[in-house]
Amino acid sequence: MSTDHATELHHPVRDELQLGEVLHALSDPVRLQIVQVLDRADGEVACGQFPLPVGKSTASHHFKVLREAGVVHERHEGTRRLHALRIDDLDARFPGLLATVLRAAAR
Amino acid sequence: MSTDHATELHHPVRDELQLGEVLHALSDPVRLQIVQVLDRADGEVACGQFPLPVGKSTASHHFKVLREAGVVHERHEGTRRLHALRIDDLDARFPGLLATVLRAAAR
DNA sequence: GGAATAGTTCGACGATCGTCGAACGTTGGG
DNA sequence: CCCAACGTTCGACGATCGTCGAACTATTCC
Repeated sequence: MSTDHATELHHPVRDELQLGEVLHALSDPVRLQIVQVLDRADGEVACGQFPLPVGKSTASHHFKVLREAGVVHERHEGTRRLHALRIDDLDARFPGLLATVLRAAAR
Repeated sequence: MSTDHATELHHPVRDELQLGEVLHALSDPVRLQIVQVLDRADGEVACGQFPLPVGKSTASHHFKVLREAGVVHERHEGTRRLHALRIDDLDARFPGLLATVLRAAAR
């Protein structure tokens, strides 16, 4: 059986996205790294897929920050949590912001 | 008499600018407000010119953060400190970043 | 020289942050 | 049913943050 658990995690809706929160979420090196991987993956990635330099509890914390800032969407699938960038919503609120940051981070 | 005091304050050079520091500097509402005023002013503005919701010591602190992140340039003129956005340097390191953030903040 | 102007520096404070490890769910497979 | 896999939650910790007021510095003007 599989119920939809995606709505159980509070994701802010598009209009609630705050620039300050997004910038703060992106200002941490670990979280920026996560966002970069997510961008390259161009799809959904599980937490374990990331070669992060921190323990799992810390990683879990960072994913929560990204989710609550509205940067990523999180979905439950079995024991894994799949994450994806909310590019559409971010681009609607802050056009070009994520792309610009990713390009800046890539160099 | 007037010596050049501009070099006494440590401004990071263009190549030293760190994306994380810049994003963190811009993630604070007061600092974002300063940057917005600076952008609209299109030139140099003294600290006192800003209608900030904080005391002068706090304002001084925020200007320091912006300066050390490389977002603004500070220059001494008499008793005043004149500030200006380092758009050229920022655009060289992180093309379009400041403009995108400012456009996002404007809405 | 003295007063006024414009900011900085210096603790201090409570709040938030990033990190960890241990314990706790939850799901899927033998 | 039990165990392994995958993450979350829960303190706890030291570090950083944003804020303030008081004292200080530097410059200008009378």
